[in-house]
Amino acid sequence: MNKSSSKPFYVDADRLLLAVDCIIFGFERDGLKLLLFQRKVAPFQQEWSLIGSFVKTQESVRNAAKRVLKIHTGLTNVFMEELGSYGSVDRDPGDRVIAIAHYALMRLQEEDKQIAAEYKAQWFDIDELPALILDHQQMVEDALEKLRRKARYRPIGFELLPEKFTIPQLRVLYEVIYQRALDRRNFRKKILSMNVLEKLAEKDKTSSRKGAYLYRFIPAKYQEMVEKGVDFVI
Amino acid sequence: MNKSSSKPFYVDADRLLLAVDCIIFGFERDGLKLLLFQRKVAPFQQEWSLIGSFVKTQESVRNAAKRVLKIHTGLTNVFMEELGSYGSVDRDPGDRVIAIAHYALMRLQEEDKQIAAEYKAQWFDIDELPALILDHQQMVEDALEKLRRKARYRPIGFELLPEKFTIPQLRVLYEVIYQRALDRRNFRKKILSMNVLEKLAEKDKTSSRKGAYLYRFIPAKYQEMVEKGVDFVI
DNA sequence: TTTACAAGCGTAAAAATAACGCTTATCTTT
DNA sequence: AAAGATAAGCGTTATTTTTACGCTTGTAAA
Repeated sequence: MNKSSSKPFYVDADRLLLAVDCIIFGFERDGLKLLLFQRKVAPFQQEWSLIGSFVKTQESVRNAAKRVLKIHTGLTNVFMEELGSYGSVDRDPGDRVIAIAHYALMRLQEEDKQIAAEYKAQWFDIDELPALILDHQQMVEDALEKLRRKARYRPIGFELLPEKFTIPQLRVLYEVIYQRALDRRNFRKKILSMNVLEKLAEKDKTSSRKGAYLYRFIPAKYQEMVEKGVDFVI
Repeated sequence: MNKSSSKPFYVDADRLLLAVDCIIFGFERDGLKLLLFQRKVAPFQQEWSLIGSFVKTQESVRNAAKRVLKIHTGLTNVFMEELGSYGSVDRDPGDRVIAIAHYALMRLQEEDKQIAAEYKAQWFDIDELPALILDHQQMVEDALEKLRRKARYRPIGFELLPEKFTIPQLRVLYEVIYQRALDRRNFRKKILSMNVLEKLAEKDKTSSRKGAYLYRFIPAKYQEMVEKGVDFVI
């Protein structure tokens, strides 16, 4: 297919470069991480950067973001959402490029760290990021703010847990996102009062001698929460 | 300047059409309105549509949205915020076009209705919209949801009031946004407890015989609210 | 003068949040 | 085998916030 359109409409409009950039957050017990890459192309070759790609004529913006994520992490079923556009004229000295930033959330496991290494990528602690190219630092700040805000009215954090999880695990997750301690007992009460969790018979003993009961989300209730936007201020 | 870039980077990337579309909400005592236009160009000529424009190489995305707003309403100082991108491949049969939707909020006055008429535009009651082209209906729904959600943690509604306003006016505004009645007395209590309002000596008597005191936002406090994201659930 | 009505003021009940003590299960140490 | 340590789990109470709603006030119209 031709690079310039063969269709008869809109012939006078400018054609621009459109990119997607991904802010990939990783969740670990000791805090939030961010996946950064050493840029392969000029300008700013070798510098730390978010990962991105140009959007192709024959793919949707969302699919472009998914493609980027898959290519650079191997993952496909990750929570990802649009953050917004970064569209100032001079944001990229290489050319006029409009970026549509997306942020993704994943649970970090050992395997992911290996994958990262293969791609010259590295997980950084969220408070210890290196200098980033272009407006990527701004994107990260915006994504963090959006993530925290979103966590208050969407059960967003749940995306980061395995199918079976304990209440303390869920709490730690919110502590990491909100960056503050939550009362163990009040958290339990609040979350249970929502009636979205199903208690299982098994216990997880990896983090305490006593062991904590495993739970699972009740899909219907969980879906309800997503749609109605339950208040998750904890 | 050349339409295709003269810069040496990113030469292999596709160049796309990028548009901004504006969802323009108008606030009136009896409800929210939406400004719609009869499209001037093919395809879908003469059909009802949001207003938009292609983004030019030499303008930022945000400025493109501002330009659209100014050209079609004459207004410049209007609250406007990005809603998100609409980037599926086949959303516009005219060509591959990615749209970045923006929503704007304005207080509706008589003069605005006249302006609208000049541009073959029309204010519609939000519950009585005509069929819209492309994915514009979806954009409107998304914008409404975002507006309502946003109103809960940002003093967004304040953008819609004149400098001096009464508490009942502010309440009606939130009633219109939330689409439900708010208790007169509780609203007053809550809003006053936030300490963002300065009571003036004057009264506004246009909507009651007794008259309601006029208030003004205390700029510093207001700014604080915007930044900290005060909870505005009423 | 009376009436009508939105504005404004206050109180009390109910619900949600926050603070925190105590018990339990199980592993580790003595 | 007993004691100690620790995270999990259960419960109580105080505080704050939200909700419901009665009553008074000022002013124009009847």
